[in-house]
Amino acid sequence: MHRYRSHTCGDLRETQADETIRLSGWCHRIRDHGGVLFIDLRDHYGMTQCVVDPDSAAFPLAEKLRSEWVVKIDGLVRKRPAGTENPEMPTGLIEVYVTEIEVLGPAAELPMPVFGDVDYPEDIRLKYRFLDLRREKLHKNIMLRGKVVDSLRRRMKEQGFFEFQTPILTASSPEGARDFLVPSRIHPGKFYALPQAPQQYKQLLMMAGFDRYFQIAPCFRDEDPRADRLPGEFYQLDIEMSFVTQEDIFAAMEPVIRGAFEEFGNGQPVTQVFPRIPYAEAMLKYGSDKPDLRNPLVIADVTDLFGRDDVTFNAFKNVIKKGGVVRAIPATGAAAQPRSFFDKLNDWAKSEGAAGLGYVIFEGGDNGPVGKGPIAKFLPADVQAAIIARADLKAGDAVFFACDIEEKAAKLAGAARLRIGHELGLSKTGVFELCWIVDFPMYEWNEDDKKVDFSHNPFSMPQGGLEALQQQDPLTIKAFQYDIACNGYEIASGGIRNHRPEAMVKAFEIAGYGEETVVERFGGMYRAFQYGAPPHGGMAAGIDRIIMLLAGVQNLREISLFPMNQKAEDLLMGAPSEATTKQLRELHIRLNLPEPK
RNA sequence: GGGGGAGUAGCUCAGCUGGUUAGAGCGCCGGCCUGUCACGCCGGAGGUCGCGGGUUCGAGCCCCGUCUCUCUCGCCA
Repeated sequence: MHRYRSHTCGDLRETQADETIRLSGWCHRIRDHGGVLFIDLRDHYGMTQCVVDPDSAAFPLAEKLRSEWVVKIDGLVRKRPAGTENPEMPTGLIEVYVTEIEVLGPAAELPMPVFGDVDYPEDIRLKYRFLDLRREKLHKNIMLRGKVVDSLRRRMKEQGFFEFQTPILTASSPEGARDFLVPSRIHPGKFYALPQAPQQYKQLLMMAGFDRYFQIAPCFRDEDPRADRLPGEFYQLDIEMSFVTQEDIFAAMEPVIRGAFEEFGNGQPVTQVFPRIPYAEAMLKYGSDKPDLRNPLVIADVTDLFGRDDVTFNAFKNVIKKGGVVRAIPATGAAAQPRSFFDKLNDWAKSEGAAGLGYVIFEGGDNGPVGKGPIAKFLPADVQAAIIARADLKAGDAVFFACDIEEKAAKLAGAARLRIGHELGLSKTGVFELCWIVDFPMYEWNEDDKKVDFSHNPFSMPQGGLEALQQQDPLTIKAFQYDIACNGYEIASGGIRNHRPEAMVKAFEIAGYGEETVVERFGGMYRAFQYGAPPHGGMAAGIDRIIMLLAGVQNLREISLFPMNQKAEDLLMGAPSEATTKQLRELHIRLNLPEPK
């Protein structure tokens, strides 16, 4: 007999009845009836009911066991007495009559239970992550994560991609998020940075002729966390390919992403052909570059209607005169909603920093729908008809208006669209709606610094190449730059890279960086571009977010083994922690701490 | 860094208009219980009502300050 177990806690069935066996595991739940005592013994593989009664030599010890003690039990498998079978459990037809118990690892009183599904505060869950991970839900999510990663690897390898490891200690890169820095002992005053992504390395691999790269790559960014953004580190399925156009990347990636969703989505429908939505269209129709297509509402532009001379709604007109726009968000069936529905949305808009959300309710009239509500009287019948046509409305619907400068109006309309869809229960559930967002702008205007900035990725190839950079208004140049969105989350992002040094220099020049900056900051890559660079491109998919969607949870901490909390602290390991004086001295670092408050 | 919400037993929460000794469920400890699987029954321990100040005859409750947690915006090429 093996020292610890002959079977796992998920193994035993009726066929093993009358066998003498040995199990080891955790005491999940103990039910002591005085004369007979049940222990649900749990391990990674399952749970088995063990029974002890006073006839057993193990009885005195069994009475002392508590939740989560780790024990080894010897016993006899037997069919459960008729009527006591538990069809909910895979092992529910049998039980183990215990003859001997050995305590392998007693447990102190638990700060949080493993049994049951009781919500516990996240700081306790993180501090005792090992207990939380024993729980069925988290345990299952982590196993799902492993399976998804396996599947992604297999799908990439099947397409001829090869997995590479790139350095973790690298150089700080300008642009992008804040870097995590690692001080150099050997080079006083110098620092390594943890990679925000293996972006330059994967491009260098293409210059090195490897043709098809992928990696399950850890990425490090020192930015403030969100529910859909882990603090500190996260993983990407990172890929890069040589001699490809955007179409080749789509053809390579779409089946991988779709396949993973189909394989692990519990049969939920998955978009078969990802629609391609230009960035500008997404911002207009959905007010977002990561639209949730489960929501059927489509935003429409009605600026020209509110700008007409016979429309006298000055609150909007004044904004339009200053270059603002008006976006109409349909609210299907909302005419039946109480007044509070409209007031609440308006209050919400104000809390978001907007002036408010105008609205019109359309009720059935003799000659078609008739507008009601505070601003309806400013809108002549033919304008109302035009709004109805443009926002796809009918009697019984309502429409909200967001009016501001284009960027803000689009954002507010997008948020309102989600809120209205949610409140009215219009969105589909139980589906994965995926799409490509394409034609991202190469640059955007930075109002704070009054300059042109890269809007997405400085390494992207502008559509039109060097010529476009030389001749076009930078703010009208589109890039070969694309995302994949799923149910309102950005789950992947990529681009065709700018592999011509002269175009790269020009691209950076437009954003205000001279050639010397390019040489200094991207020296390795810039050098590589001089010596035969193949056209190449790729993308990176957020593995954590994909698994979050597949697991059906709202928070990345539910699918990560040892996540940090919202303040980027690891409560289990106690990171970050102070360094010793000796460590600091070796690193040539003197602390300059903020005044304690 | 800005905004919203919340801090009462180990956990989840109740606590009325400011009024006697601050409660419940779960968990924990003890007792009883031979077929449970959220076992049941009886009993017990466990509280600086986040902290500091104020108003009041009297504060868990009202006011001011502060700390912590949480969501959100900024940020995220």
